[in-house]
Amino acid sequence: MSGKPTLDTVAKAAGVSIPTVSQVMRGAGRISEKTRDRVLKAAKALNYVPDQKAAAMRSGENREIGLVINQLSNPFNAEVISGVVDLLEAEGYLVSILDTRDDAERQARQLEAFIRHGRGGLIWVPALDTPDEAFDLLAAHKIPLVTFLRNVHGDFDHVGIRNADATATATRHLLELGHRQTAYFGGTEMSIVRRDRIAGYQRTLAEGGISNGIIWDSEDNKLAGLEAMLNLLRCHPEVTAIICNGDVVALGASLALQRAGLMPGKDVSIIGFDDIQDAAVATPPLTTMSVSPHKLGRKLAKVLLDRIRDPDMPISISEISAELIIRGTTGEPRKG
Amino acid sequence: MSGKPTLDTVAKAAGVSIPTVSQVMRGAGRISEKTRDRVLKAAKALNYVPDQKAAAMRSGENREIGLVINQLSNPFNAEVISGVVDLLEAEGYLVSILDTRDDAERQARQLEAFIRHGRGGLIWVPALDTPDEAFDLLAAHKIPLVTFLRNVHGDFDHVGIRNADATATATRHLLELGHRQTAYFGGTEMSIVRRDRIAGYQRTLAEGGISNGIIWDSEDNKLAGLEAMLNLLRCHPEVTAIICNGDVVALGASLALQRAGLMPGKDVSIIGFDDIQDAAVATPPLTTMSVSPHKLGRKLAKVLLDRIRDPDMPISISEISAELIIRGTTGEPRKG
DNA sequence: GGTTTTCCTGACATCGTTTTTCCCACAAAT
DNA sequence: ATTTGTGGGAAAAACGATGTCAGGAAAACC
Repeated sequence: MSGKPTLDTVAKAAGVSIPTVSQVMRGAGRISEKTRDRVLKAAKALNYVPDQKAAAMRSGENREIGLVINQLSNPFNAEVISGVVDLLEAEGYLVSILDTRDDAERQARQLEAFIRHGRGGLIWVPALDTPDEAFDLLAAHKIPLVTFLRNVHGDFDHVGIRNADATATATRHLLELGHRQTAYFGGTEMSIVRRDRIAGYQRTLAEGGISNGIIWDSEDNKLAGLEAMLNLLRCHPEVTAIICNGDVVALGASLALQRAGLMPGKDVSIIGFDDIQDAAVATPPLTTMSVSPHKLGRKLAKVLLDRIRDPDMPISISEISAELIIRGTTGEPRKG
Repeated sequence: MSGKPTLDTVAKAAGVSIPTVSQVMRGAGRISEKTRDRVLKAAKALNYVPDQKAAAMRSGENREIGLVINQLSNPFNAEVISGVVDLLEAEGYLVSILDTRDDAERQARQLEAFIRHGRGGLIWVPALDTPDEAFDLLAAHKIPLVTFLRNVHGDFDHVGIRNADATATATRHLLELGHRQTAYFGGTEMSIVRRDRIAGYQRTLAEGGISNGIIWDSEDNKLAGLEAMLNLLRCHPEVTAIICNGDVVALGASLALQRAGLMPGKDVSIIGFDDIQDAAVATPPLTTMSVSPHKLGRKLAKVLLDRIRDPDMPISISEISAELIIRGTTGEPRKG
């Protein structure tokens, strides 16, 4: 009646000692069939639920893991998350998600709270401008940690995308179609991811004997992509193809072309990145670099579990390849 | 060196007693400037972070709140979340997000874990087919709770949208334009939200002397919306306007029209719901019912905080109005 | 000088678990 | 009958904080 039932309440009701109840609840130790039944019945009758905070405090184990991500509203991330959650929840973990919105200060507060609450593991896309102290703090507290997408530090497990190879593939596709005037489109900050992608782009251009690759910034949403593309068209009307930092800006760029009376895939070719659901549905459907988000998610979960189970394992770096999906926004360059 | 620093570690390092350190860390009690400095310096040097699990256990207060939502990948939800988080984090709470994907079983597991971990509050969009036991469980554990969007139970604080009024407004707009053959488009299950919206739609049709409103199902994503619309066109070519259950399916429907060689806003009018970012950017831009997601988020946070502070408060039900944003997908019905 | 503040210590008790140790009874073995 | 073993359970000590209460030393007041 008064207050939550605890081990003590159940123990008294079942006429046994506290440790006995504890053992029954966990299915540990040696307990006779008879008392087990009695305890379970009492627990059910009292509506007893164990207090994980107390358990975690005593045992030092915490089956809550955090997923700290830079942009919750990105559909690609949402799909990765569902992959992570599927696997970890099956193993009895509770996964809770935090959104930093790429704000290093907010992230710092969240990570500190995370540590205070003593979570058992972390999957993390470090925000832009994440200071080294953030990594030091996590390392000092020995939190099992996998970084995702942005391998900005190097001393931790990591799961990411083979970014340079992906944009190299994309660039090669454009070169083979005959494009000579191209741009890398999207992103603003020089994150590791964008740097690698641009590197792959430029390396491949160079291999093709081309030296005039343009880099064109845009915030990572559709509206910004649209406006940035209109600007690009004004400033560099000679460009016949762009490789985008993500599908969202790519779709914005595609809209911009159509608004300017141009045809994506005919007048200007576009290659996206991520293969979000909208990419296939858009008009025209978007050619893009595809990585399976669900696969990424499962890999992330597996790496984290391994790290939790054996903290002394050597560091694992996994990079997943992206695949070129040719749809309707790439074609031969326009004549003239 | 060995193990995490605790109050004891810090106390010894600073040459003071444990209660003193505790008071300094919490900013409570009367502590002289001098010893406060000494303690803080020692804490910093040792990289001390208080253990919230222990604190929560002792004090009975837990400043972690959970946000259990039915579809993380929906951009509207993502924006609501950011509103909630902004306000609650400012108050020192840690907000962690769980995604049920509208799966009542997954939700049951998550809620149970939630209770075991003794979270301090919950903002909840109940999954479809949520059984009453889920509510009973939360009530039994006296968890401060605000339901969101789906007011399926009635005995808890709630923040939602004036759904029936919104679709009534939308329907009136179509009637005024002269439409007589309309459909309610999108959604599959008869959730409270959809039921209310359909009720507003049908009531307004009836007021206009029209009785042949069609209800047309679709899963809640763009691709499904596209296909459902193609089917609708086949089965009911007489329809000249649709009111959608959400912008995502509305945009899918808009695509379908264009793919069928029809012009949204000329041949068939479309009204969406949510006013997500894509709505304004789409071609043609989507007429839609808009509610400010950030405002919803802040309201949610406020209601929850009030409930936490005074558990005996009378139940609060807030419904926020949606506003009709007229863009390019509505117009007079086609002739013939 | 005495009296009041101000600041701090020490020694518990408490939250609800887990874990280790220890004990008892009963059975099997000597 | 004494030893040895063993299954089943209890008692007590943690875990890391918060809170309380009695008291004491130093500084501040008149």
